[in-house]
Amino acid sequence: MSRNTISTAFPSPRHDHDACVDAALAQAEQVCSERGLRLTPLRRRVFELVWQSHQPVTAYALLEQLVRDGHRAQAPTVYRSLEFLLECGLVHRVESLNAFVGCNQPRRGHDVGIFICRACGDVAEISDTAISSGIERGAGRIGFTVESRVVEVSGTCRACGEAGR
Amino acid sequence: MSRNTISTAFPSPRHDHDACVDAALAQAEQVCSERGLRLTPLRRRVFELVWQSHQPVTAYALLEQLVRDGHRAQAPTVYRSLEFLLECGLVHRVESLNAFVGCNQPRRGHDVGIFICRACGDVAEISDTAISSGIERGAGRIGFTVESRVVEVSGTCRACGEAGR
DNA sequence: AAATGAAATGTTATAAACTAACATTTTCCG
DNA sequence: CGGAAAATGTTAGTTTATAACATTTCATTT
Repeated sequence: MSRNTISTAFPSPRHDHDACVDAALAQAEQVCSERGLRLTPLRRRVFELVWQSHQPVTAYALLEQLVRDGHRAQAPTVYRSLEFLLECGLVHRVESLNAFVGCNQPRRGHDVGIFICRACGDVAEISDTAISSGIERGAGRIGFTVESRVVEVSGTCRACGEAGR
Repeated sequence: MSRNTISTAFPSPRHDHDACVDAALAQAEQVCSERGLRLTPLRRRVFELVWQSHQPVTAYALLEQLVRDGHRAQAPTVYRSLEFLLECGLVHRVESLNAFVGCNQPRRGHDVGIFICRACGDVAEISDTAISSGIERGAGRIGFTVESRVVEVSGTCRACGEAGR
């Protein structure tokens, strides 16, 4: 039931990011309550921190921020929250960066592609049937059963491309 | 100029792996000599070790093997050889495993997908226009210029699927 | 063959990313 | 309330990767 979607792809630097975060939080609350999962204050805070930008953040950067908050956290604290958020589909792990980024469509299947701009560091998340069907086709050719996919594309976003010239 | 190719996808456990390695080495020699690059004994040895199976190997596993060889290597030695081999396109880095696997089509562009069997650990490398064109299409929708792609698919290979039932 | 400069490798040390294991606290529910 | 389960705290460790500098090897010119 996947459709092609673009979610908050490379938003302008002037977009209202607070609203962006609020929307994400509201979604997270709802996803969790629908599924009977607990978005505890810690998890909620980690989620907020992940959402502080549209760029992937490392676990240790999150940890630093928690500590700056006054929270005496250690690595496992962060990793556990991230694990929870990953399971809920509220964040993605960016394998090629060892970092994490907020997910803007936690309701859909996670057959997404992540586009990473090398210039500004922002990422866009795209669900495109052409990508998933391409993967399925490739899998079909070798009798492979797909369970999960990592699609991460690096390059230049439109704004940075235009700025570059 | 990419075509759809399957290279040594999930070879039978009975395939002649020595011949497999020999072929890879011959290719490597040729790729390097064509480009005036030096496949030194160390690099050659690392390449061989990567090719000891069709499964991704970690840098530290390679290091251990070098040490077992009697070579008194340290981590940077391995990482430098891997870096060279990656640049030549002779190996791939598997981001989702922090590991490395031999590439069987070093001549083609590296728009490949890596299929990883969770059951046996083997990987297949596939070049499929449907995947790359899907990515290009997604990129086009947001004005993104693609420079490199990571496509890694986890699941079950044919043999393991059949064995499973 | 020696001189030289670049490339490759050796070596030491450290950074960054992640997890296991057990203790404590909080929350849920009967 | 009391007990079990879930979440978080805490300590200590492993795995993965790189920075920085020393030494060696190699290719070329002389």
